[in-house]
Amino acid sequence: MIFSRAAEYAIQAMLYLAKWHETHPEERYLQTREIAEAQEIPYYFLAKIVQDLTRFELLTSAKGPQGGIALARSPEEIRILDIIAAVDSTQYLSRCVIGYPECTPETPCPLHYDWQKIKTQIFYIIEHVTLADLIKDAQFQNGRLVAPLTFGVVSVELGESSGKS
Amino acid sequence: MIFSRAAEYAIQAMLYLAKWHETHPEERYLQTREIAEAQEIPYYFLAKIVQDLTRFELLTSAKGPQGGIALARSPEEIRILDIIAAVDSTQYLSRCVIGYPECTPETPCPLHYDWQKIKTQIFYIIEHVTLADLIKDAQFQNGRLVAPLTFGVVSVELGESSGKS
DNA sequence: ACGGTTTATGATAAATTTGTCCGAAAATTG
DNA sequence: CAATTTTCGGACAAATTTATCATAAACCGT
Repeated sequence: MIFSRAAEYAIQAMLYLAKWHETHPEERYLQTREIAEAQEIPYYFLAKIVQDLTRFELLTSAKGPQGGIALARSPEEIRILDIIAAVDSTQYLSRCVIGYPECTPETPCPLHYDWQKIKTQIFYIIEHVTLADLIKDAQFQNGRLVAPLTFGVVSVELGESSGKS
Repeated sequence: MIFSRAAEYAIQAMLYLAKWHETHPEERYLQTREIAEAQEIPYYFLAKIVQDLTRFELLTSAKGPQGGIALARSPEEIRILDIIAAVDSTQYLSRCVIGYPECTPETPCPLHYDWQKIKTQIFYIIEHVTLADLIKDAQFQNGRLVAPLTFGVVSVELGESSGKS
């Protein structure tokens, strides 16, 4: 919707890695291939993306047997924005929503104010939400992380208990 | 940031046309070339986009001298969503923000709830805001529509009066 | 040292989006 | 009817994004 495929895959992989790290504290490296297969991401493409993430020092990598990739910092210290910045240009985040080249507070496009509220919230999220926030209470399901049905609304609609007491 | 170039150009052109229509009620058609030049949109590209818009009956067109394009409905009846739907696929509007194929209320991705608020607002805007809303009080400046500095915050910062009483 | 494993890199290909061109069709004017 | 003007349609080209591959480099266990 808003991020590039590459950024989506990057976030997916980082999430996977963070959660795996939490449940396997003894093992250092996870292999790119495993992440790609678990989340059905094209392996070669993900391998490229992983290189970017390593260059930006969000991941560390080790070649050879027992090698692979691992988070370079703790999940609390990795924000969505960090991941996007490593993979996308991020210029598009400040781009005018209808593409006016001179859309500024002094000469705002007709949608400027309406959109600014949305933009502010997007920025808030990508700047504040960390991997730690996202993996908290989430669980693997078919190789992907699924958030808990926190608000109960859905379970009521489904007529089922969420199983999380 | 979120729309394709084509969608951005489409909105720009529709805005231009709506405002022009308001100030030149006597003239029926405006030429694609004029819009393209005024807003510095690649003409041939805009011409293609205009074709889509006419196919979706947002525009009517007439060939030959004194021909051109015109809004097919009144600006009150044309929403942002209508324009986007004519040129983009709009599937991306419902796409999971991190690209999970099965991101539903039952199996939400970790960002699902945070993002849902944003999505709701985006939908609200594109479904409710019409061309009439956008051209209201906006004025042409260098061929593009500029919104009034409604809230005064900016003019205070600039140390100038907005000139709008 | 060697063979197998895994990431790193650069080249390339496919797909999509963006942008351009040209000839036709249709309408207006004279 | 002829000339001009404009949209229409298909084809094409360029740029970007997405995806794949082959080979090199690093590492490990034996």
